[in-house]
Amino acid sequence: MNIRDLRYIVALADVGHFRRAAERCFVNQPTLSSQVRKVEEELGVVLFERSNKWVRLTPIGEQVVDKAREALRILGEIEEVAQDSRDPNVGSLRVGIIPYLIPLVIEALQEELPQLQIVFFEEITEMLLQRLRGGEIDAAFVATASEEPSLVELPLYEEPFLLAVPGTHALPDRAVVPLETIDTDEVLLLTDGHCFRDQVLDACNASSSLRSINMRATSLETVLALVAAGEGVTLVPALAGARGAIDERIALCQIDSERARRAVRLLYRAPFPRKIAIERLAETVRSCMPATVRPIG
Amino acid sequence: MNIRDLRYIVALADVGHFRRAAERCFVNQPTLSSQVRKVEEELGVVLFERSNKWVRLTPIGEQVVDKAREALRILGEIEEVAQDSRDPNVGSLRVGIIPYLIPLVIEALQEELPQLQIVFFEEITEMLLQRLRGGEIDAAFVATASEEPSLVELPLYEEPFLLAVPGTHALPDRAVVPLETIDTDEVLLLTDGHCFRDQVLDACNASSSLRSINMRATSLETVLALVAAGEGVTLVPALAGARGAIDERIALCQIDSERARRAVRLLYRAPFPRKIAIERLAETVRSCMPATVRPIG
DNA sequence: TTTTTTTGATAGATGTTGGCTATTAAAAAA
DNA sequence: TTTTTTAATAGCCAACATCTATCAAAAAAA
Repeated sequence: MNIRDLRYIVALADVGHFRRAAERCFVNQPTLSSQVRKVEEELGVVLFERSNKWVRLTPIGEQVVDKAREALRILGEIEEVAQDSRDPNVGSLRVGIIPYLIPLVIEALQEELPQLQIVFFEEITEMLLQRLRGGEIDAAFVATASEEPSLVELPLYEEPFLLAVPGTHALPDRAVVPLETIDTDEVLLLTDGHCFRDQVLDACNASSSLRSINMRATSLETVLALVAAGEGVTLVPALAGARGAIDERIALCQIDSERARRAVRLLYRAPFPRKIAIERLAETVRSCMPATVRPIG
Repeated sequence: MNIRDLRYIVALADVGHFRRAAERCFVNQPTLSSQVRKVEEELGVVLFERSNKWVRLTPIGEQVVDKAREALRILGEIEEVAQDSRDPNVGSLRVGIIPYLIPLVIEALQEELPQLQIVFFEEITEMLLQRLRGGEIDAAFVATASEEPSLVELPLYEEPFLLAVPGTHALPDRAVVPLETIDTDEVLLLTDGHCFRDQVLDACNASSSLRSINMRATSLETVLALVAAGEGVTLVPALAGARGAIDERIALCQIDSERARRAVRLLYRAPFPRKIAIERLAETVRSCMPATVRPIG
């Protein structure tokens, strides 16, 4: 049986007339005739009572045609689902994101792609990659290179690090300091697992910080509170620091080094079908970045 | 799109493997590959993420496959409907029947064709024919010739008429009387429309009965009550009279005439598909007739 | 590394089938 | 009677589904 055949028997049931039913299906009468007969043979059941005067459904034919209608309705829904998803701007996307990126990104996306339903999953890079591989999310904003050939990487922007020091510190706000002046023993860090920790260590050319050994700060806010309290210094991503949400007792200094920055990218599985939607996502994020960061790609 | 294609994408979604999905569908891998691709092209949507390692549904693919499963379930139901109806003994049949036939017929049918659900419509012949033509019923037991070429007639049996007279009457029970001894003015009849009225008049060679002019008896029971009360005589079909349900004050006489009988038939529309079921119905009725009637056909 | 295995995609041949036109058969209408 | 209207049938052809054989890529094994 064929879906076309379902349409034939439904049309014939509707109009009760072979020639007219054939017209409605855009075929000619012998085609509809033979196909209806074929369906009846396949099912081993006579669906229609035929006479020169009229064509009428048999009791069984009525049941069959009812079911056929139902099936056609569902098949129509398949078309709809496809139709909807053909425009990449509409539909939903499950997107992973590392901490401290959401507020900035979320605004721009809601403005630029209001039709795209984005469900965010905020987690550390390791977890995001795992979910991405496992198909739990469709894309992920991260600040590390993917390393995996199965994941495609769309570069977004380069974000400098700022040095956060207590107001009591010798350095004034907005000062530009060379990287070397930072005392690595003074630097407070996040716990293991956070990519930002590794990036800071990398920028400072240090393998660990004495000050963070006995500390389990899992959020940047906690670290900054410690800085404000004069417990040490730290680095913050420019976009996290530039938002005026930083304690007034903290001075933010620019760091005069090409190494003190990180590249943020959007990752997705290479075979993921909605590349256009992902690309649009990336473009939107790139275009909304403030002057403090360098858009790339 | 084809129903086969629905099976393909469901199988592929199930096993996540082209070759194994193809095996499950009894085709080879390239066939399934190309057909799945064709479906994707038709819908304008990528349903599966492919890699050498795995095949996985896309979010849209998941929706589409869910719908496909639903559609296949309904199509399976079509098969079931057909399967059920292929055996003519099972299923349901809408059968019209003139009054005073049901009790006799119903018993035999329930015994012989227990799987056949028969819905009876008891009405006068005129109404039955109308419903039969209109497709409201599938067959009808009547006691008149069909006259219409579009209706097929299966002869069942010939049923003699008995003369019902009051016990006070000169004739003893079971007597055999010649037709001519019946005083047509004494005969009580049913109202117009009942075929039995016409048959009695026909048997008596009379165009009407004086006694029934001012009477509106719509049931044989009423007429027999009048007979028992000594108001007149009447004829009853043998099968209605032979059932011991007749008032004790009434004597039933046999009539010595070939004309005092009626032929009962089963009618159905010529193009009606379930001829076998109808034929079986007729055969069952014929075989259960008592010796008082002559089976024919 | 190289080789083997496993995966899905592609190419080309072939058989099936769905579609067409032309015609037939039957019945109803003129 | 002839004409019209209906569905069924026959025969041809194009489109399509399927097959085998092979390729290309990547993972696994040697």
